[in-house]
Amino acid sequence: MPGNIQSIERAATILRLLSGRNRRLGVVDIAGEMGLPKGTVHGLLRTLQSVGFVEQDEDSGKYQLGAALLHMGSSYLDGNELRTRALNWSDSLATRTREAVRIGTLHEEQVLVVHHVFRPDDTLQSLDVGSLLPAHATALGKVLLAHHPYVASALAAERLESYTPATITDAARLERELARVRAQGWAADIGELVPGQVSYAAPIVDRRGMTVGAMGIFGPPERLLAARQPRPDLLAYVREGARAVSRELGAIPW
Amino acid sequence: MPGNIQSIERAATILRLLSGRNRRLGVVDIAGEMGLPKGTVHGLLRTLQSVGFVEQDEDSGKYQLGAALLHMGSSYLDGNELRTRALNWSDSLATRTREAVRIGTLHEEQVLVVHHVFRPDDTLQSLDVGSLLPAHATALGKVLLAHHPYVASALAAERLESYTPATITDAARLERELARVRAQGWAADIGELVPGQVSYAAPIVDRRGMTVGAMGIFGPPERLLAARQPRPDLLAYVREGARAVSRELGAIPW
DNA sequence: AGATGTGTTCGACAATGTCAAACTGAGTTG
DNA sequence: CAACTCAGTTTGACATTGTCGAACACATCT
Repeated sequence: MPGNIQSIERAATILRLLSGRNRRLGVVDIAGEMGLPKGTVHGLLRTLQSVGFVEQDEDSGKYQLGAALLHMGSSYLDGNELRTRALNWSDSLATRTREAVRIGTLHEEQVLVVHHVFRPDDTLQSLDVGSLLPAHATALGKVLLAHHPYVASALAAERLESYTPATITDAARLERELARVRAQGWAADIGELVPGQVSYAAPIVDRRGMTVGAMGIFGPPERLLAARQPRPDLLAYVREGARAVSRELGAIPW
Repeated sequence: MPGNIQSIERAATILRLLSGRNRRLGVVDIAGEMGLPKGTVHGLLRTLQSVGFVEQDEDSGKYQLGAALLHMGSSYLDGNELRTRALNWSDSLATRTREAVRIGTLHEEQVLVVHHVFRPDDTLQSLDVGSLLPAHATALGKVLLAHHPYVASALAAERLESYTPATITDAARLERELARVRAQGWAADIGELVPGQVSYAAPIVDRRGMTVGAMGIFGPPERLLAARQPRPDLLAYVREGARAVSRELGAIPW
């Protein structure tokens, strides 16, 4: 592809840096990270600030993400067909299973959470729409990887980070797991990302037959497991829900 | 300020267009709107697509916002000090009042919702974090405008849009209302944005004494009004909550 | 004071992105 | 079914545009 606009790519790199680990960075930090002169970085930041994508902390002079991004993120959600079509079904899944529901899609080899329904009780829960979860350590991610072999192999080529003793870190083992997911039509994660947290998920397919997302539930093993295995009743709810959303998206009604 | 980077400003304009009314636009739509040749717009879009800020619908060829923005929006929230410090207090305000709580800040003459706690019951509610509310027709907005006279006069110079018969559309009347808000330290909106919806709010002040946000509750008049006036008990909770957050932000503990 | 660390400004240079015109392909229309 | 229209896309010459590195201003340490 000939001719991508340099300054926009650089601006995007800056925003990505600012949305990473350290959300406050100075001009020199960014310049160092990108290998650019600080004058150049300053110009980019000044423009990003004038359009509201970046804000400068008055005390420290450091830069952080700006408020305009929040509104754009929520606008993205409004236009996202997957989420819009899934709204009703995810609510009903949460009600039926009495667990929290998440819908995710693949983004840069990770799972981007596009919808989250709280577990229907009064306990405090934090919303993780917009979060990026590791694909190889979540049920949502396994479902998505299973149907995106190219992404899966790209991910497996890197080091699979370990989060708990149960995390799959071996590429070959991941490949076998994904084959099983493909065959059975659902995935489970038993404490592979967070100890004492279990999740299941099933694929959401669009009108072209592409797996465009995954929907699933997560919660503690006491409620989600029976004899160390996923509970068939809950699993059925999850699979039915995902199938319903797929139908809504125009997939062949099967 | 000499030298803002043209292509970044243009890219931001495109994103703003895509986050507006029509979330799917074609190259010619955008080019027409911006008064640029379509080749130029195409180049900008191609770059925005390669960095994930924009996606292209395969069927229609039209462009829409991209998933990267969702993650950046949520990263913005994580780094937002106002929201972080307000988390606990907003929860407790929702519990005490048994109503939904919103925290907002001023963004481009509108109220950007940075936090939202659902009303503590099981009814379905939709999250409006990231939404932009009109400032002159909400309690949050009035509180913010009252302490940002420059923004208030800029807003009043335009036409104040009417949403219900109760919306304040007269600049002079808005100014009087804001003076009262300043004097009494809180604001109310009685069906001025949505018929049958009432909201109150109080200011959140930072360590420099600047009003950086507002926190308030909203709900139906049956619960929020007594004799057509804000209920003193609920109002006191709101004001105490906002004061607590202000203290948390380092405002002089008064 | 001096030294180092910020973020910021400046102006010359040429690399960079812009523009208009030409291209492609889908969908319509006579 | 060819001609037309409208979409998105590609192209290459041109000069506008953004880049760079050095100098600046202002802190905060030593």
